[in-house]
Amino acid sequence: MASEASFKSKTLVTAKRDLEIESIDFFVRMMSLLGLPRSVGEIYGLLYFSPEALPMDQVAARLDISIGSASQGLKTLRSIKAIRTAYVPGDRRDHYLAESEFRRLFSTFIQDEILPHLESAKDRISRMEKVLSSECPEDKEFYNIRIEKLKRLTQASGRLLPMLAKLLKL
Amino acid sequence: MASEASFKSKTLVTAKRDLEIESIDFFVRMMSLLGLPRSVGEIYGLLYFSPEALPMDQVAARLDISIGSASQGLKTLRSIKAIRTAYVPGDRRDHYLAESEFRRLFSTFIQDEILPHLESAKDRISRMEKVLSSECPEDKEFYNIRIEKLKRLTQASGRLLPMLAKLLKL
DNA sequence: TGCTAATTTCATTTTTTTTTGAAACCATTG
DNA sequence: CAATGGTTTCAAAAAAAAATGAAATTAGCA
Repeated sequence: MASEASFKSKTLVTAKRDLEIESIDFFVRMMSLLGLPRSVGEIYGLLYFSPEALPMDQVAARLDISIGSASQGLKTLRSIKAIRTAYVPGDRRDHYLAESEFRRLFSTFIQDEILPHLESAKDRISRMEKVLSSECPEDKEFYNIRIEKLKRLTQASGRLLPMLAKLLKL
Repeated sequence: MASEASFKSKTLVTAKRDLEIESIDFFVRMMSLLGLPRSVGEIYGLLYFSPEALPMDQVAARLDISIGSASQGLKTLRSIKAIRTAYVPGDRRDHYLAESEFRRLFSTFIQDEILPHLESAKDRISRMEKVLSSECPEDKEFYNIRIEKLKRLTQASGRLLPMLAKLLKL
């Protein structure tokens, strides 16, 4: 009886571990697509397939990373709203849960990482136009066309991306 | 007269240089958003605002980077169809022009960098489902929901991204 | 075919990014 | 309010990514 029970729980544990590993793998890749470091993907992957909220030290222990990394990574994930804290009675530690609706995650990413760049792009383009009109160099036509294209691109993205962000948030 | 002419050409040259620098700056940021190295952005930025096609050695010289970097960077840009070669009579060297329709560039990027990941994601999800059904662990409901969400995400992206890619190509 | 300019490749170096771990900092609790 | 457990910070170490430059390769020309 005892041996059968322990055998059962063994396979159960390894099954959970397998899912965890696939999940970590999955999100490490996905996050690195967004330019986020490996450890951030690992943490999110672990939390994503964890039925219970986990405290920082457990995250570090299970992933075998330093508490410094864990702290940094959780901070990053918090900042993009990819995780949230859950209150656990009788425990001082903060516990973390993955925010499973990561369409929102993309939305936050667009807002925080892409849109600011777009703004500075617009500034740069006006500087270009100023240089072009004041200095009036040869090949003006060529430069004009190029600047126009840049303008159209940024304008189009400036309209499209916020829409996309809003859509993802719903 | 001579001094006036040289003064004129001086400002003309610096105006061009200013545009070039803004352009390089612009594309360095844009490319790094796509995870491409600085040198690749520099090269594209230079070519984008160059009325004439440039050979590799000029690219390297103007940007003050090694010919190794230039070669690598041009290779990358060629592979994502961001530049093309132009034949220049009486010159052995390959000359490069920026492909100014970079909506296409994004399209190529989606096809080459994002979609392959999506494929492997689908494989990973079927592995997860297999583990879950065969091992039948506790918290099955929780895991099921998570896997479903992953599935929906990849399916949605799998439909959306190719459409987007097609749209950008037009 | 041999010569040379142009280009690619790749081992090494440099730079940048990420991780670590220990010290500083907080916040709870006895 | 001291002690302790939890968390953050940050200088230093490690790892990863990118750039260099010289040797190898390729391709055009005489």
